[in-house]
Amino acid sequence: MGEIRQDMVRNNLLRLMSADSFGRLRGDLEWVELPRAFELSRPNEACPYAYFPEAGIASIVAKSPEGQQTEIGVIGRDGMTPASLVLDAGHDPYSIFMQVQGEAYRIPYASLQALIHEDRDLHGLLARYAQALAVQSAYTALSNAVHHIDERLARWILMCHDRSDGNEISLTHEFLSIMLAVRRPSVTTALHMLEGKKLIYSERGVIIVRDRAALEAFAHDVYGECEKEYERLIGTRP
Amino acid sequence: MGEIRQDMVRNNLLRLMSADSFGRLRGDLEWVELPRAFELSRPNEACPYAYFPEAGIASIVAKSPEGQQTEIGVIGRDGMTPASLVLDAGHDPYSIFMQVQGEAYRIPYASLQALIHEDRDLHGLLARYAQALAVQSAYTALSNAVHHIDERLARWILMCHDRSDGNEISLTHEFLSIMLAVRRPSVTTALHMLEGKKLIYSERGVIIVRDRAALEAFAHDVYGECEKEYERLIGTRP
DNA sequence: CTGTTTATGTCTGATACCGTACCGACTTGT
DNA sequence: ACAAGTCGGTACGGTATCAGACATAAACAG
Repeated sequence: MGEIRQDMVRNNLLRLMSADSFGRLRGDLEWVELPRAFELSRPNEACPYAYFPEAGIASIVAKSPEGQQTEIGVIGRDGMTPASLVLDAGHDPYSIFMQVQGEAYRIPYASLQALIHEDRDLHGLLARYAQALAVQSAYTALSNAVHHIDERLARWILMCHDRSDGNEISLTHEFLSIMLAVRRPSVTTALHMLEGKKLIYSERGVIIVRDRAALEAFAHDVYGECEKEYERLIGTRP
Repeated sequence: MGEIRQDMVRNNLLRLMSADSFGRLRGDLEWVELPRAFELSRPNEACPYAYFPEAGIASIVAKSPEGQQTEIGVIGRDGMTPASLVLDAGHDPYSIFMQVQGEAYRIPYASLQALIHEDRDLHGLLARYAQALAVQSAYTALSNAVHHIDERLARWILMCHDRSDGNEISLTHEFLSIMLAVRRPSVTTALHMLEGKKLIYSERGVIIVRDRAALEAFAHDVYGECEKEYERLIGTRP
């Protein structure tokens, strides 16, 4: 098997780290498929691997004691999981799982931990990513507090679109309703609203982005801040 | 002027760091008063000092382009500001300001930054605090999405109570309504509801915690998770 | 083709919360 | 003591969203 070439990977963090850093990681990286619902990390448990997604979308979900839950972050090939690795936390209270199937390079948790202790640049990059993710969850909090369902839905579609290859996003209303912590029929009506404005097209199990620019305009108050912050901290994606 | 003694400080992070770490910080620490509304950090600007509050409560607030805002984190003597310092972020998009006046030790941003680069233990402690704060904002997002105003208010009072000395918290309904991103009259009615259950007592400009245990019981689904996580990551407060 | 599952669309009534306005009560300054 | 400002209580109509149930429709499995 040939060695993994840095200029062939699609994960943004793997691309942006120095060639030296990548060189040290390379030997421990392993390619894996990530089917839908695959768990990348379980709440309050040490997780054996860190993942650098190459394709697909993962959700970070927080849960209350009574079982209410909502998504607080989205990870695609812009990031890695679990971000708490760089924060010395051991584990975190979230559930992280695949929402749109994909693939990733993974590396044993302890290996990556050891590497970042000796590589200040790499540590810095992942720390800045952790900050970008924290900002994402902060703006999710804001959005949950003040915005309407259709705007939050638009934000969510845009965030997934950013992390997808084409314009199609495969998932059900049921699933979306859990992510946004709203009723399933509310998702249906909100999608109809966006469809009525010709921003998206929606079929059984699929949402298709039809007019990205207009979608951004519609969501201008709810989408964009944390994306700007990501660019400042990490740099533009390919 | 005598040197600051570590066993006399009240800030939890300053107390919990090693004597060596504290020794290196000590020379740069400076005591300051923090009046209400004092800005500890401004959005998207480098901030000159890091603060370790000894008393009082600061809020981290995120704002949307149209000016909608909500609190995404609370900092008292359990923490420091800005937490993004340890994440190499330079600055962050939030506004951080005093909500209940107090005091703090402050240290030039660059000094602390330099110190944590050479002190792995100190870096680890502050990184874990950054994680604790991120968890706080994640649970705020959850709470904003699924809980009712009276529960969110109860959570908020508990979080402030944790960071206060007595049972009194001084602030106006107006202010609270901004923190929770609700109407001011909604705060009034929610407070009446908690008062009716004998959990608190409320006067012009003051909220008094009357029955902490019952308040926790009332807020059981909304308060507690991130507090547990703080204890795991940082350790019990004095 | 048929029955079963899964996903979506729709309805009805309830309710939590909003926007706005207004008024009284307390606080402060002169 | 009086005016001016601040803060809190209340009311009214409007609406976004909920809770739950039910009906269709597409996909799937035999």
